[in-house]
Amino acid sequence: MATISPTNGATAGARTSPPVRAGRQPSMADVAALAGVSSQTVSRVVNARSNVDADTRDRVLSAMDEIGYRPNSAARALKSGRFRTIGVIMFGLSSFGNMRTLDAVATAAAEAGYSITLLPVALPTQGAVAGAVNRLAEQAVDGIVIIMEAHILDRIDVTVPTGLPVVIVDSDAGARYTVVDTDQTEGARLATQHLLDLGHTTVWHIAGPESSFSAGRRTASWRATLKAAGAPVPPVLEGDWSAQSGYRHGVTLAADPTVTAIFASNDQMALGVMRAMHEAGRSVPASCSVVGFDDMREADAFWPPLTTVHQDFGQVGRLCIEKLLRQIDSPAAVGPGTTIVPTHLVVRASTAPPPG
Amino acid sequence: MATISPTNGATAGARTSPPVRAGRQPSMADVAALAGVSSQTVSRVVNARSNVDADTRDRVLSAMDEIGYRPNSAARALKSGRFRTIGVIMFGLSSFGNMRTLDAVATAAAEAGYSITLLPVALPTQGAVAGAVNRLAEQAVDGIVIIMEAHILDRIDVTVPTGLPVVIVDSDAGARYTVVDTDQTEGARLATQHLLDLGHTTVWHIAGPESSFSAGRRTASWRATLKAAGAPVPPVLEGDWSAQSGYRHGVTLAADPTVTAIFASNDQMALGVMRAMHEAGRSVPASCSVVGFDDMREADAFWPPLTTVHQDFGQVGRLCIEKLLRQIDSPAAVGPGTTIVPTHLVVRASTAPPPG
DNA sequence: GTGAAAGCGCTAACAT
DNA sequence: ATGTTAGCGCTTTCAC
Repeated sequence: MATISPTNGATAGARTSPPVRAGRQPSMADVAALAGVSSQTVSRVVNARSNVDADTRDRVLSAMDEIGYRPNSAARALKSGRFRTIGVIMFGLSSFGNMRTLDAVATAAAEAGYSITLLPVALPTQGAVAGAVNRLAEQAVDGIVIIMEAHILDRIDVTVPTGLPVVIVDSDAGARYTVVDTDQTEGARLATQHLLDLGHTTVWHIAGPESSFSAGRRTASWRATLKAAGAPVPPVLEGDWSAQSGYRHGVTLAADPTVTAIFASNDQMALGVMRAMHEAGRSVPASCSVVGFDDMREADAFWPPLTTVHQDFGQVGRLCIEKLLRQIDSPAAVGPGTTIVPTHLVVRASTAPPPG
Repeated sequence: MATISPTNGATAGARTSPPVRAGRQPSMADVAALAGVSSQTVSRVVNARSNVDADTRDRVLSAMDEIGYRPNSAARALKSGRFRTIGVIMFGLSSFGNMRTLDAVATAAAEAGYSITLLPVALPTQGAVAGAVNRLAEQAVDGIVIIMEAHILDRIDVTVPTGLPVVIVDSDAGARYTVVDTDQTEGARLATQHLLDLGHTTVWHIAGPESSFSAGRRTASWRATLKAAGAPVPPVLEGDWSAQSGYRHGVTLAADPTVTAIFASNDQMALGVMRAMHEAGRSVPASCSVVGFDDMREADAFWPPLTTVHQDFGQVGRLCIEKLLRQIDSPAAVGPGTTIVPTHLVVRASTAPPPG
């Protein structure tokens, strides 16, 4: 709460002529000199230690105020070996789920007094991740969160420096790392079963990209649910998460009147499917039901409002930080393992019994 | 691979031994000892100085490799006074435009060899921003980007420490700071004029929150465009950027058959308006035209595909870093001022001439 | 081409 | 309650 008085640099320089050299941030030594104490005493004041005389503290505080002193975190980090910073490596910054997760991670970190160093990687390749991890290892971080749904992460063990705590979101590396993931399997099962329960003979599926671990699990669960119900399993249509890819597959599906139920692996692709249905003159849900995955904020404003699987990205982000801080505080006490965040189905207006 | 002895809890707890930090990162001194050189020579190798014997360099390099040496950025920063890090303060992490801007900022920074320290603030209040700036100003960053569309930023001058370069996105503080902004005025004019040109007698407007600087400019430009055309100016309907708020106003507007053209201040609110129109049985665009703002990725998959104003968030982010790095490199040479990134109208299927 | 010394700003440990 | 000393890991300066 350092309210800065309207002293600009020039004025301050004129008032305290001797010790303050221009162009350098004032150090503890400067404060100490001005207050007539040792820099150790300044350190005690800054760190709110109790053993400082009230009178002395006031003198130090006003000296700090006068020359605009701010602690140097680099020096502090050098001394303590702690940076109070967490590195986040992520691919696909602008995907809905990732940004919600990042938001929660950053907020939870801030609450714990940590900063976030963000390192987006352009491609989810082994090399890109390795480079990012290396950069972070040189950078001042106490731990790393990796948000990148890709099989690649099975092998990042070769790149993570010894002793640097890591938490991974959305991966199957739980055998070696601390992993936080949402319950993709249950979510996809709920979506598929919901459509079967409505009376559809089968459910078509627009999957995410093959490289995505989440997408793979949703697809596997969709297939297993159909099989368990004795329903035929249509061929998988692979999209790339974009509404455009959903639209392209939707055009094909809309032309087939036997298609009455579609489960898209995210909300954007579901949106694209619905657009294709509208254009083909097929009503959703009267002629064809559609279910998405994610429950993005706009999903209930789609036309029709989208039935979808809700993911609690906020909880995922919070858990990441919680697990990571635990590792940072006691590196030996925490083993690898996967934490699953539940999903649930949100039924809106895009699903109904099949026509006829 | 690093020289970590298998410390169990009990051994580590024994307090006779000095505080040996297991997992300590190897230092230059370690590398130097192993390679049989001085740490200064290691420093030269790390910094790729020319005056090192090829033979010596190889020995040092393999020693670095063997013990997994990584430079300590805190020490380097302490010595150099540079952090190669840029702080980003933002409110509304999960809004579409902010996220895209952040993505571009982070990518551009990474390309320039800078890291991003992200500080989301929960509320766009003066106090929150001041706290964030103060945290960043503890010399952990070389410059700050503030992404926060709010009038608050008119007054942040009291909180930014002298000499720390700052670039602000989306603000009217251009008189005192370096500001990068999109051409809100032109965008809103294009949207409004497009509807007038189609033959609508007037255009209704769903504005963003009053606190938003961008929203204010879009509203002002909408009003000015109507007045310039001699069209009546309907009352402003204020939303909060969410699709839900757009929907609520949409319900009201849909009930009024004289409403034939609506300009929403972002795409989400436009989506909500269209949902309300659909529910009321009014066709978009046959019965009522809708225009948005932002051109979010999904806009062309809305039903109907949304006519909207495209903002180049990527360019905004890139410019932020460019301007900031210039300030960092030569603090005195750069004055305040605003850089405007053009917007343009993307005409899709949600606009048409008025009915009848 | 290489090394020794000093010091960046801070704090833990030990004086006083 | 306050001061002194030493050193975190690195780089700059100056010796050799």
